[in-house]
Amino acid sequence: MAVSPNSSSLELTISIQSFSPSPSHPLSGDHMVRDLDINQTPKTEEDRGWIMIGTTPHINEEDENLGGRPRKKLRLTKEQSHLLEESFIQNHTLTPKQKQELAILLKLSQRQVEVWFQNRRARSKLKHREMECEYLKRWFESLKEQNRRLQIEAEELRALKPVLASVLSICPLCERVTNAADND
DNA sequence: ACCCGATAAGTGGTTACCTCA
DNA sequence: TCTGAGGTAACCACTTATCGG
Repeated sequence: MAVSPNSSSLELTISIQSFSPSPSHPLSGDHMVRDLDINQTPKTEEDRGWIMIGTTPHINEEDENLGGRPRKKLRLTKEQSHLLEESFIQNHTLTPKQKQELAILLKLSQRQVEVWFQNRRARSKLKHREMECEYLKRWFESLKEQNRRLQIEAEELRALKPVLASVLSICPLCERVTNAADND
């Protein structure tokens, strides 16, 4: 992004990686065949791709909906993150087949791959908005500066008006310079 | 020990498609 | 054949919870 507030004309350029949904996005009308039970909960922690970090968490008796287990946070390995990132660069959304293949490749559940892509899309969108916000702020500042310069220029012209009027023959009605010969 | 940012995962709403009465 | 209801799957926005620095 580049802003040139000092020039008389605005020179603003912005280069943001566009966030465009895949053509296979369901909201774009191209629905895919749903032959996979994406939301099937893996039976074991290994199925879910969980990696326990730190000490074993204690079991909370109040945590009934997790079977008395506290929620565990998966930590993706560098390799997993790298591969997910690579595929995200190629496509911001996955077909069920791609999701399945990626899950197998990364030894994660399809749900986890899906969640990662959802969160990644959200992060991408947030970053995009932050850049847009920054761009608009800079634009606003450049417009303020341009406005300030134009006001100074107008002030100078106003100050010149009586001088010009004394030299030139100016029509008091339309404020146009008239030919002195016409007045005769 | 506490705080905070990053992020995995949960929740609820919306939309599109499919099936079936 | 058309149609409306119900179910399902996928998405997004927002939130919560966890973990590491």
